[in-house]
Amino acid sequence: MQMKSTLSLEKAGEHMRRKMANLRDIAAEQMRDLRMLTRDRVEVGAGRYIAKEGTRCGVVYLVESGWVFRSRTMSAGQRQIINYAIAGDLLCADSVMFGASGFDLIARTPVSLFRIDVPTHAALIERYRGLAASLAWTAGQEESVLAERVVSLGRRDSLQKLAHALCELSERLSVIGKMSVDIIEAPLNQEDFADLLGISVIHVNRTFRKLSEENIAEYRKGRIELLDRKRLAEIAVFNRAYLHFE
Amino acid sequence: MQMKSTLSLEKAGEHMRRKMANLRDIAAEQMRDLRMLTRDRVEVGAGRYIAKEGTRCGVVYLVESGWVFRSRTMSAGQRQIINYAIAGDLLCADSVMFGASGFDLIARTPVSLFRIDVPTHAALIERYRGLAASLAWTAGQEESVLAERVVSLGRRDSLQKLAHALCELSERLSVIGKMSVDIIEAPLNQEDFADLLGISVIHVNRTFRKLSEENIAEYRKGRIELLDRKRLAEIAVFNRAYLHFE
DNA sequence: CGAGTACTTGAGATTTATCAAGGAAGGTGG
DNA sequence: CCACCTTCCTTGATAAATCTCAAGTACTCG
Repeated sequence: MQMKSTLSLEKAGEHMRRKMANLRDIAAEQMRDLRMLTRDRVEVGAGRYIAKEGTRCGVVYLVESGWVFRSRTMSAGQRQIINYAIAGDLLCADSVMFGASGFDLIARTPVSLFRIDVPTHAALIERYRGLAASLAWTAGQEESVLAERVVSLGRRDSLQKLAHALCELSERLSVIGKMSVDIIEAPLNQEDFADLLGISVIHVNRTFRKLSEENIAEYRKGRIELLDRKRLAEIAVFNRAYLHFE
Repeated sequence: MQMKSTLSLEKAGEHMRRKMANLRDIAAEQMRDLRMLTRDRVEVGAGRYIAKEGTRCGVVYLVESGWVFRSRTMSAGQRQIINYAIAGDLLCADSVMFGASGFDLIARTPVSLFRIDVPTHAALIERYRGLAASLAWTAGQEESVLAERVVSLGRRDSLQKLAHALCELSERLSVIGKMSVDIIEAPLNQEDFADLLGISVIHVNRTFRKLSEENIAEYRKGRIELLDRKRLAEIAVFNRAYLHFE
């Protein structure tokens, strides 16, 4: 690996660690493991698959930059986005345990990844405790995020769903220093929001309009301005605890 | 602990291991850790809270018998069931990582639990690798189940949702030997199904009627007879891979 | 027998989806 | 620089799914 890559790995690792505030004690170990096991950097073009549903995977990636969707496409063609990954997130964290991915991983933008060659689970626990801890943290946090997503999809109406998603985006981008004041810069078009929230594109549009009519948030081509975060959080009944940041 | 408890722990541990087929190599270690760390057995009455949203928890439970719901109750009173736990499932597996539970854990029936005093994460990895592996497996599997739940809630209609839930119930009960041929015996009334599927009670009722009109499944007070599993699985487009059994 | 719980059914309201069409923005080749 | 194309956003009208309200029924338990 060249210098430039190494520096970027440090940065991605830093993003990762900033989320995992409650793992501070093994941060150094974690970083050492990352350096040890990171083989190469992978660039993936926008729209390309990183993993396909049902495919064996057996590798973990650390996102350096770009956006990745984990999604399922139904036989009738509808898509459900399960989660999105951004800088500092791990992909396929569960492949250590299960080998195969149950869902598609698709690059939404050009993506830069560090490939981490994870050894067997036993070796991982024995020799790479820092990474083992990160993987466990990631699995736990992702589970928590998905639980909140289940609540959203099951029991919030479209306005609350959208408001909640915007609050979450804002928090997750903040942690990696990608939140310019009150502007969410995300490569999500309205169709992406539809597939994340489990509603139709047209309804996403109308819901955004509702937010904009009330001067709460404004959608402009993958750039969302939050005009009134307080009301947004009220609508969503947002409680950031489930993200387990800090 | 008395003999009776010990025997029951063996049985619960066996249920647990049967799910984790891909962890066979550390099964013995896992069982030893369980015996080591299991302090006492806790009985919880139907309807009682095992953990409350936002409460510190810091303890893991292994379910010996009974049904537990992980759920969230919204300010307007609606409830969303995120997942259910049955014999052999671990509760609060993520509390090792995060300490606090983000959701309510409520006993749906009288429940018998083994309390497992989990040491710090570091000690866990160092000295109790079997349990560490189980916890990692559980976190990963739960994540996978929740991802599938997100898909259901987001992109399946009520008939598909119900069919999918019935297929999942059948699989999960089978693994712990609780599936009499084609009869799902579960303490779920129609309101529970509503809160699991994110729809209204009345609509659950109508959806069950639809299944019954077509001789696919029959609901009778917490006892569901599967008359045509093939068609049920077709409706749900069910693929058991996400459960990661065997 | 009465009370409570859960299930069932109908009717009308609401939310959300679908269909159809038009408009803005950005890129490309001429 | 313009004409054209594509992608995405926007809007209206209508349809479908689902919810809510209201009421009635079955069953269980004391």
